[in-house]
Amino acid sequence: MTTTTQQPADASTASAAPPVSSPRTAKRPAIKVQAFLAKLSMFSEMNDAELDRIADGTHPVHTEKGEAVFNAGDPCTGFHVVVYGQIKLGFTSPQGGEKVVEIVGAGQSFGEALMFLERPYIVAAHALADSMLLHVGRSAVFGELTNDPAFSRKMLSGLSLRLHGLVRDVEAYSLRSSAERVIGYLLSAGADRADGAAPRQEVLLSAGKGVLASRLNMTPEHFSRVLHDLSVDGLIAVEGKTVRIIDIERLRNHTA
Amino acid sequence: MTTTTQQPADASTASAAPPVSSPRTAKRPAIKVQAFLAKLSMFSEMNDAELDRIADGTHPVHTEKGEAVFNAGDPCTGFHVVVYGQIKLGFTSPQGGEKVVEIVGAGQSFGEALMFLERPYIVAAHALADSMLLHVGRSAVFGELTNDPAFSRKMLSGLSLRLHGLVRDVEAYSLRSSAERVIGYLLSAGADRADGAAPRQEVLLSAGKGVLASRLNMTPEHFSRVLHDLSVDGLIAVEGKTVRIIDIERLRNHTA
DNA sequence: GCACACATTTGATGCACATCAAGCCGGGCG
DNA sequence: CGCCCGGCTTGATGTGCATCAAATGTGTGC
Repeated sequence: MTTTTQQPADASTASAAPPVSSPRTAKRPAIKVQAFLAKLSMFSEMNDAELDRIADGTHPVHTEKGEAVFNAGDPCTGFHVVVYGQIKLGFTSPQGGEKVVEIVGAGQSFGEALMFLERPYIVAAHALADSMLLHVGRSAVFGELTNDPAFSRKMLSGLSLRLHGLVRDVEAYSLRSSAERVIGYLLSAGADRADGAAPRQEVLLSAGKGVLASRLNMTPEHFSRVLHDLSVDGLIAVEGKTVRIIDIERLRNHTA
Repeated sequence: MTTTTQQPADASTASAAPPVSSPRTAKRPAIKVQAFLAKLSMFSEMNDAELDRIADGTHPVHTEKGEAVFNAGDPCTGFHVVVYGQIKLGFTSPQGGEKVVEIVGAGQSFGEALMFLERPYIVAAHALADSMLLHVGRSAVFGELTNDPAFSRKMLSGLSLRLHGLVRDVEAYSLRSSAERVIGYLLSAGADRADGAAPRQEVLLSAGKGVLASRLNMTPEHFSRVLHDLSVDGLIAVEGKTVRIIDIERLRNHTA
């Protein structure tokens, strides 16, 4: 979650919200789009006229589980925001390997950097669940940038946050062991929604273990073994997709 | 070079230019600063008044070889531009290991993202050679951002470019072998200054081999061995800090 | 409720790269 | 000129993690 724009409070609860009903299919329910966009921190300071113009530059994209939103090499004409569902961004090596760079959930966005660079995508985006996205066209964004410094600032913050997250990832890949990466993920996923003081004891894995393993730069097999080892040591307990953190203190200090 | 703002034509020639003479030390030679900034793509479209305001927000920083510009945890009050010299950005793990994230040369800048986030640094910056930097204060930048959309655009491009470079790094670390990373570095370093059609045959290593090795996520020993193996295969010839590329075609197709 | 496909686990083995430990080599300085 | 010191190389050995292979769960559609 570190590398993607943080989501507004209500969209953050889960990775997937049920599809909103589309009452009259003939015309896109414009109000809904503006309302959704307004909740994103990126657009949160916009007035109605601005939001209308941005909304005009969007179009909805539905993607079923397993389908691609775009592939590496495709031209980039804007960026995407996840309305509901879950998207994975990843590379595919010619030799068949895959590396998941980021997992993007509801309320988060991706593809801004390529939009600014006006270059084709270097990663592919695939839906991990049936998803709905909003595609925000480049020209709409550029139009608002020229006359809304606050929006520019938000975009700069968003990109900076992502850069920061990626640098942290590089650090983790470079000088942390795989077990440490797993622990880091569990702790940050648990701390995610720290309303209260203490981080949560129960962590729901945000995606399939294979996908998470790739995100953490390891094989599914190894990921499974690490989880097993941590269980044996009494630090966590794994029950399907939920991990109960038993001894958070020892988990933090764990090295090996 | 992929992850840092590209430099203007004349500053790009080498990583280190001889120090400019400072004729009257009493007052900073203001003209020089504006002239230097104007050559950076980031500020290239600014008018004189803007450049003056930015220049007012800068102060020079001299750092001798081996010294730190800042350390992880230090507060970030702006970003840095390299006037001459060479800076390495890197993590230090508590266990003593180091990972170089980026090597920054003359005309390049670093630290913008942290400036926007108003967070302390997560990497340290050390001089690889006696260097002079300009520190550009946050408030000067923010001031211009509010009334210069073109500048905002430049900043967004710069950050996007760096993000793009980091993503490419992550790809390389994740699904390329160390030999492939070395080859990639040699090719891109050789292609750097592709005035003519063909990339250069002679590559001057931009830093000590130990530093490069860390940048490429490997040990100096292993880096040395990879270079040796490529030499034995007749793909390159290593002479001190210069590498002659003998068979660029085979180098490109090399796998193992 | 069964069956099939797919995700996850478990085990055996292999390899890429790190680590440890000497040698080597150039170059700055007394 | 020779000494020493830091950067680089070379060799021997170790290990974290991948790979390959198979068994076991788990969910989903019929």
